Amino acid sequence: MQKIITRFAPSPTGYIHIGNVRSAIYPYLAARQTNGHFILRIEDTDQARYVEGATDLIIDTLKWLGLEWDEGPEVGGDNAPYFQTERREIYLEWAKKLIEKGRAYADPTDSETIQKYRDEDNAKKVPYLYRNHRPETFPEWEEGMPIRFKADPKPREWHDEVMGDLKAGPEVQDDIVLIKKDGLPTYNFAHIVDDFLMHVNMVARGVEYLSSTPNYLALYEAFGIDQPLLVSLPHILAPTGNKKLGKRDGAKSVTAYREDGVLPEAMLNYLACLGWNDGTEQEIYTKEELIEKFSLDRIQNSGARYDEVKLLWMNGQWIRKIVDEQGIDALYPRTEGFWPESAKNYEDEYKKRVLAIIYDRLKTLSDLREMTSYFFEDPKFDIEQLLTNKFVKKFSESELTALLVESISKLESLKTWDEPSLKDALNELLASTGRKPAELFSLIRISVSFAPFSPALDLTLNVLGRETTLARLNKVKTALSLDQQ
RNA sequence: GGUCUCUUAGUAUAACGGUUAGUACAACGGGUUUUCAUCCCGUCAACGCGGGUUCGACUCCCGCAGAGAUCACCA
Repeated sequence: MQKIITRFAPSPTGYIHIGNVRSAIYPYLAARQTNGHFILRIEDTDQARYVEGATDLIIDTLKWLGLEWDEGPEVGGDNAPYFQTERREIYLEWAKKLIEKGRAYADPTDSETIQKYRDEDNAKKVPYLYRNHRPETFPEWEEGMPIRFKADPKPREWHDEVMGDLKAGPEVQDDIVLIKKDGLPTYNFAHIVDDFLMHVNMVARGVEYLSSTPNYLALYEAFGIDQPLLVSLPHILAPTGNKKLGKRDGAKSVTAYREDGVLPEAMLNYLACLGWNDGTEQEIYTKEELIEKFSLDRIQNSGARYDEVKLLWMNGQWIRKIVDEQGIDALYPRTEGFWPESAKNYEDEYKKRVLAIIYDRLKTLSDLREMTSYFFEDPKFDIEQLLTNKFVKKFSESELTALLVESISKLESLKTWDEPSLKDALNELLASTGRKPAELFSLIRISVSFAPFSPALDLTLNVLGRETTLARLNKVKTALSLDQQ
């Protein structure tokens, strides 16, 4: 298979969000699959939109997702530099080559005149094309003057790896600006030059570039260079409406999900499979499996709606997958920073025991904060919560007290405090009290946790320990006894 | 408006002329000694519309409709 040399070429205008990270993931997978090259190039030619620190955000996001690059910032490479502003001489040189060939020209027209052309055409209801207003003669280029391509409008056909065979007429091909007044290149020009010099043979980007493609084809032709494989990626749609997901829709940065306790494996899995599948019914893929099974021609050619619920489901799957395959010790280090404040003085071993009984109900790691607090601090004592429980409320307070007394006495008598003993003890209590599990267990469970839910009772009591369990049960018993007096 | 693209359940998708249109998330119901979750079982739910071609069309062709993209010295 041909080695894919491709790139992710973001503009440093802000964070990477769910809606635009696909154009990093799919090229990455294609490059890795073919033992090719994945390049990170920073397209910072728009000085007005440049955001300080955005490059670091981009780098951070790629690293978190595990999309390592072979060339680019931090790692360097044979085709450095990888910031376009550091390559401005190269673009100028290449633009001048086109001027020499008669395929580009320095344009002296000022912006007011250009606007006048546009207004006139709009008034006449004819499509505005700058080439219809192309100056008769061109001046020598000098600094501060834009350079425009001299279009060669004609019917063009090409193949897109996702969209299939496409064609466009001459009416969309124009004298596009190659070098701006500020001496920096436009995206339209810079990416052509860079991709060629960096030996890129596959270009993946959003579908919004589809209508510019004929102009790019004209540039490849003018330079006499081979066009790369073209890959148009449909948009990811916002949860509501039909617009592509963007920051205006509140699209969170990819790394914001890291703080929410989403695993990068789950994020990569979800995003890769949003608009792509391998034709089987597999849902959970490791990065390695994605690399192996990825194929451009199975990318969906319509937009896909972002569904955070499914992402969270997938994250839960991944949390369980890690524990099932590698054990709790593999998950535990990932939980740092997600525990309740009160857990900070507890030993790792204790927190691991908590994690081991709670992990299968986590959707995100940050659920730990809400779900485990009663393992680290006494829960807020709320007798009403106990008395209004749908099973507990069937009993009078004296009945409850009696049940608690019997339970406490049974648990106190245990020689060993471990899971099997607790399980036996609880079963014996069911038999001796004649109560249903729902009734007895709800009473004990709520008394020790005051939480809306908890793991199985024997597991919970085992981790809480004898002392804590009995203390909390006694506290409830006392409260109920006082009530009755 | 011109040009281009897209269209299977609420969502993501499978199907590459012949299936009771499959799967997953969500929703709803049930099961696994309480709860929440996991896991298991089940229910609901889709081929945008209209013409062709064909013995037969989600699949091929042509219209239409709807949606999206683009028409910058932004990328």
